Amino acid sequence: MHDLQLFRGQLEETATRLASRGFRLDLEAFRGIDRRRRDAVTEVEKLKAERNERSKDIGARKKAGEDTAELQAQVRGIGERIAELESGAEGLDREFQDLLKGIPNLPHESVPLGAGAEDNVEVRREGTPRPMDFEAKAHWDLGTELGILDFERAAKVTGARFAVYFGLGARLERALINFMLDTHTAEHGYTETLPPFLVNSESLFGTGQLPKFAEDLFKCENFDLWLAPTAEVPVTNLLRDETVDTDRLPIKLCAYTPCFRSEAGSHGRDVRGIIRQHQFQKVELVKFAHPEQSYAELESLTHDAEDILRKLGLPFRTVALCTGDMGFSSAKTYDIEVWLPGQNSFKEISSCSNFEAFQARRAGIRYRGAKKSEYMHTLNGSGLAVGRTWVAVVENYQQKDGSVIVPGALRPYLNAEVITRQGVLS
RNA sequence: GGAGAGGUGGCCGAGUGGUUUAAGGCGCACGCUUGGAAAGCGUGUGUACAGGAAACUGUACCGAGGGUUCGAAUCCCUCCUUCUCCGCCA
Repeated sequence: MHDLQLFRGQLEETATRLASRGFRLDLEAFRGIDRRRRDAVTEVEKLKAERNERSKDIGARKKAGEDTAELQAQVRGIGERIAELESGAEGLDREFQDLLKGIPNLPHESVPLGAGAEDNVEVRREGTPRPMDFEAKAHWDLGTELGILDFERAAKVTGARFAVYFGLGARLERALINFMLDTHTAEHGYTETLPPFLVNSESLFGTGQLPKFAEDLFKCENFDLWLAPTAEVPVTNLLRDETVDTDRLPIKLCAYTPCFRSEAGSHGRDVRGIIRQHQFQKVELVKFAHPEQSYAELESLTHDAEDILRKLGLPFRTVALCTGDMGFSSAKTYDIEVWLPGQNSFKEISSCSNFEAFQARRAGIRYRGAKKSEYMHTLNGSGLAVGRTWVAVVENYQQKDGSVIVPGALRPYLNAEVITRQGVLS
């Protein structure tokens, strides 16, 4: 959410910057409703001031033993007038707030201009794909043939876009989680956090998923609880409505959680394999930073996420998302894309964003500034999406016979050097 | 699930219908005092919105939402949450 004063003060410039990310702000409508709302509020407040004053007078007169029946009747009339006007004022205010809540964040000046993914800018590329003297298979074939991955039984138990892992397949997922958490805590200075996997509406509003993107989420019936679509939601909201001393910044947390997404609107995309599932595992990096430091923190956070791929020997590239391709709440985003030989392309495996004060303002996350408390900046990034890392390991380290070499960094966790056919249920 | 007790500013804590403009304390900031510091003394110390060039003023906020009243931190209702005991449970 935006700072109303700032927003109003630089309306034209703001509209231009929003247009660069494809959002059209209707200036006429904005000014109109803002004006009407302020007029209505002013009128109601005037009446309330009068009522307060006269009520106080009644109190004083009663104490002096006077008869105040007539005065009370007059003030009751004011009260009725207030009730009439107030509902109108509240309606206008709600309308205005809804308009404001629906406006995406402003892109940082360093974000490349563009309309869609084709305008994103590659900022670096590391690692080279392992040479293969055979045709690379996709993970869905490798996984099912190895007996470590099963889509049909998952569909029976739950439905489409779910998977079951067996044996070393399941263990590989767990190994990756532990490897990522160990690396981020021991080497990158993050504090391990295990948050709830269900979150309430207020938390989802704080990080920006609600009210606009409810259809992307799973909701519990009869409860104000939703399955978290990313650990960003529970972890960022840990500091909701709190004010933190400046010298404690930056606060760096990492968390493993399952993530649940309805994937409404992505029918037909990534239908095969585990690239796009309703449930996936993720290790998330979250930072709370001083506004002056947040862009340096974004660079290091992105580097921390890339580090997992470096250690696993997986080729990747990092792209700066253009204005038209960024998420609703983000001011700047880097996507990290890993090389997948089975698809012969790079695939997003992490998205690292600086939200500046956009989430902090919605969630009331502050630090104690020089004079008064100010909104801090929040950042987060996947470090990494575990399911997609699983895919990357399996596809990049596959051998001609269909087995998978375990990268050195994972061997202590997996207790195996190569994944061969398990054949437990198939 | 049952019974009981709570939720008040950055923190502690008073406050059961009307100068509460939320007492008092701690903390913090500034000033006085001091060779310097501490102590002491004094002043100030929330958020949001509205009005105003500004100083400043108004409105709302005492867990949340409704209600009663001329007037609600205070009375009533619903919900959330914390603690204690009991029951159930991994």
